[in-house]
Amino acid sequence: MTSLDDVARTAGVSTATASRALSGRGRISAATRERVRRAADELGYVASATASSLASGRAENVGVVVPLMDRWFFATVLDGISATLAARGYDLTLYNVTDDPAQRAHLFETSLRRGRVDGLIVLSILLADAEVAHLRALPIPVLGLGVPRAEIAALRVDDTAVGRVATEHLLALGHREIALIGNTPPAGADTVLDIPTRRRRGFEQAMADAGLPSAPFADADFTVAGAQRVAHDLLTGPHPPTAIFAASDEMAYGVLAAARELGLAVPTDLSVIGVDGHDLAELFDLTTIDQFPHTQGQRAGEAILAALDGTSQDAHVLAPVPDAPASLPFELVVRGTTAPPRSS
Amino acid sequence: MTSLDDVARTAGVSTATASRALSGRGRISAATRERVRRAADELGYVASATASSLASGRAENVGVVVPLMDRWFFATVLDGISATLAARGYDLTLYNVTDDPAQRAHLFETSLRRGRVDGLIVLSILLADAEVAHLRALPIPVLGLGVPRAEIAALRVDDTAVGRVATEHLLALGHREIALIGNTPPAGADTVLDIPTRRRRGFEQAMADAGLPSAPFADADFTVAGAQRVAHDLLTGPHPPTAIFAASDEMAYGVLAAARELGLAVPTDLSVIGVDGHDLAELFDLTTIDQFPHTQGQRAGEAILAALDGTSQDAHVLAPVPDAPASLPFELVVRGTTAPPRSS
DNA sequence: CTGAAAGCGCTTACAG
DNA sequence: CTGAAAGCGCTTACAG
Repeated sequence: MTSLDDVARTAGVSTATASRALSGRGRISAATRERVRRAADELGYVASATASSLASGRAENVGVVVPLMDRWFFATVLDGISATLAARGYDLTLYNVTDDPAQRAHLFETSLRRGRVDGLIVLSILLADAEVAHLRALPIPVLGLGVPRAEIAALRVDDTAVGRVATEHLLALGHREIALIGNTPPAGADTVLDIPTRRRRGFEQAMADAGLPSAPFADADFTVAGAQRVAHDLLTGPHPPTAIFAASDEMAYGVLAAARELGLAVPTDLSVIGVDGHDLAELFDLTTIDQFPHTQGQRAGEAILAALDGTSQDAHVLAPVPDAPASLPFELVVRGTTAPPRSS
Repeated sequence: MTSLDDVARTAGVSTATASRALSGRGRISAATRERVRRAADELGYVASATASSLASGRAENVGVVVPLMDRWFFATVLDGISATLAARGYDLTLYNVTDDPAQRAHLFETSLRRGRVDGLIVLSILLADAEVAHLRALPIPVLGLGVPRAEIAALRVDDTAVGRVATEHLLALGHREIALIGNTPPAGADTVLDIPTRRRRGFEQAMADAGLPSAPFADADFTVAGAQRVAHDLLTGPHPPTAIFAASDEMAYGVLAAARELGLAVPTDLSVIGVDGHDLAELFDLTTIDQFPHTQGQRAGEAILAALDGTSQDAHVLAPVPDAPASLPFELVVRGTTAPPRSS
């Protein structure tokens, strides 16, 4: 590998000057800069990332902590982050959190503290107190995306509003027997910012506002199969709903599968609405609340870069602000799985 | 941040000894090792990745070059790689290749050459000659996964066999009017190892072996919508097939959508088979050839780690072998979208 | 604008 | 088994 010294030598300047010419930091004459650049090109020189990081303290690398990479939502967010970072010349290192306690401990106690990254984006995971403490102790900007912890600065969707809008869509169509399939966080978890909990809250508010104090809820695990089971039970139970609000598109697919299994026509016998804006939602003709995950990734990428530049406009990206507005957009997309109930 | 010097000082040893105690390299007395470890724990010391990389030449980091991160197949492979690397304490940096020439040039000419990673896994992308040359010039092990270039050592599925098995399944059911929806690589590309081309070859061989010299082919782009359009045309054309073999599960979904659109019952009026083993294939009750993408990721992760350890069993992981066997497993999974044709 | 020198925080021959 | 010293390949005050 050719080193900066080689470049300096062939350009006839000192290593310091070569460094300045190539990095663009510090004053340098146009002629010298040209000469050095030419030498670098000729030799095919590329600066060593590790040497440069060690010397400058800048790694030009952002870490992303992500659960379940193979889940469409996270993969899409990741793609948005990656595109934004790459455009600015930053690398992205991936930290995959699993449910394995030993793996998590190693991640938070060691991997993240090795100084490989200049900043960190944490995608929506439930964090233990000790994990939050580790993140806060990191000497770099940390930005959450949908992270349900007020102690971590984060970008968020107003999920209470999401729950409300989805429910109001069904109410406006005339539905009264509406059930939510969502997810209950583990006992003891901080639920104030928990996404499924907020969607449920929006659902309950909308139902109450419509004079429907009962807001039937069923617990699933954000998988197709889990939602399918739960929907089956709801639809064959004593009070089958005429509409189901699923807290994710993949769970909505499970509901569609259950309906098909039971010979129920959608939307004639059952209306279904999801949340996410999944890839295949159009194929399923699924009504959903799109939350633009790719854009979420871009926004997170831009925010962390701004924090690294010190040009952050949003104070709450650097320091957590409990009441920071949930600023990420969402939008109701009406398709063919929702319609007025049969009776009306 | 506390440094190794701090640890050495509180343990009462030299920095060199502290380094040895913590890394496990070089001989050291058990007592000293214990003392140093205790000091490190106490101070919450974690070695700087960049300093350690620069000094040792080992980055403990593997790069993964991936197109289309939001595609289920790649996301799943990535998850398999990540799990394998994490278990060995390796980090993973992600290099997303797009179609943008400037971005690609920067990736191959600069990013990958910055010395941030010890090894590289390249997921199935079409590579230009110059890009192949850049990869080969890298001073680190490079392993392809489904990469259609003999010059790059790679793990592969026997995609000709995949095409054959899928087709033979349809033939065995009694179908004679079978069409393939696949993908034609750009003109001039090396097609010997091209995955869609090999699947097509297997299809054509199986058809010919069955005495059916005509093997109708339609070109799509591996998306649901693209396959849906193409399938619509096939099914409303002069010679509508009784079975369609789609070269990916997502394209198979498009075929299912087209059938639904046209009021064709699956499998009564039309049989459909895909390839991949997609997440939602079970939901769609789709017959497919599972190629275990998560396992592919694990295998690739293990292979690159073996290459880094110098313990690689497979010679072709270190140096490309043109006739290296395609050793990755696949399996026909028969579900409800395939059945005998109406006429038989 | 340019150079000599120190330093980033580790690892590793080399001696002992 | 342990330590002193050099070195990994850059960047950046500090002088000039």
